[in-house]
Amino acid sequence: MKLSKRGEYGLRAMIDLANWTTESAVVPIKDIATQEKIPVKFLEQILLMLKNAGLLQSKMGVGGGYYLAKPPEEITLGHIIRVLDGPLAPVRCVSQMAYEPCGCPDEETCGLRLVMLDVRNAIADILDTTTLADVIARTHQAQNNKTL
Amino acid sequence: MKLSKRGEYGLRAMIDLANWTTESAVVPIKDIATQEKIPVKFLEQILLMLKNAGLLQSKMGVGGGYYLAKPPEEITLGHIIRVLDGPLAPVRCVSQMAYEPCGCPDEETCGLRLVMLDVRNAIADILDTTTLADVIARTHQAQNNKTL
DNA sequence: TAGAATGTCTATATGACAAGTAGACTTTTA
DNA sequence: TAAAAGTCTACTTGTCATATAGACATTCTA
Repeated sequence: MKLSKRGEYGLRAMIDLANWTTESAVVPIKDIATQEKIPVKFLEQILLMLKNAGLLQSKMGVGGGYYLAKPPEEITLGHIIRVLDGPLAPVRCVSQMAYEPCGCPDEETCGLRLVMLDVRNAIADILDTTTLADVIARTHQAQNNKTL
Repeated sequence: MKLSKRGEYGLRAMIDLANWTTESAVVPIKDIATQEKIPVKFLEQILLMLKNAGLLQSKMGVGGGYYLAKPPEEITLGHIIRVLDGPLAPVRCVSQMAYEPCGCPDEETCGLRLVMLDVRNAIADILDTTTLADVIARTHQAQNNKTL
């Protein structure tokens, strides 16, 4: 039930980019890697995957870098995780994006499957409705609460 | 975010055992393996882990086998999964049973962490309140709905 | 127009872990 | 005492996570 490093790094990088986006800047990989303490070459691959998935855009050459393809309000954590880590579902037979039969005699009446479907939905309900903007808002909110 | 085969097999085996428990029987590994189509030697290890965790008891020798250490109403899916697959939390910095710092500058105000905490809680709320008895009940319920 | 700064792409290394297999050993019963 | 069961440890095999390396393409600027 664990998020991979790739997934975690990708999320952190996207949040980082969302913070820069307010100034509509283009951010080089190196800067993100330094900021988030991620191996540069690993981050390269991650950002490339996110670009190929249409979540990022990039500019080559001097002064180039990455930037969000859409405003932070329109990018969900669920989307990012699915690109980097695959389906959210704990078992394939309840996955929306990558269904596979699990071999139990009757999926329709399998109690375990029904519970796992609840789990999948609980996860997806959170991750598919939480955007990068929401994450940033929660961070600021927590910071304010702390200083009170 | 995926359950391992070990976890899935273990859950299915426990549910199987819970079904036999009504007759307070002792079930040999081979029978469970056949029923659930699980490799016998693999299932051996799984049941042993569950026994060492106190969820199963066993009887050696002819006529021996496994049986639940507690009634099905008292065994949660969360407990089984933790034994076989480790923590439920998607990242360790929100794990109750296996916390580890994640290296972000301030965990208390990390928005990503707060979201992941929600996810962990959503998963745990389901898995730690759903028992083997609940799974069996849902199966029966689904079967009844089907024949209506 | 050269060269430095950037992203792009593919290949490779390494270690951990999942999933499964093997076999010797112990206990119990008939 | 032999057969049927669980116990324990080691091993195999393949896949995947987590990187690392290096050649290449593009863009800017001096």
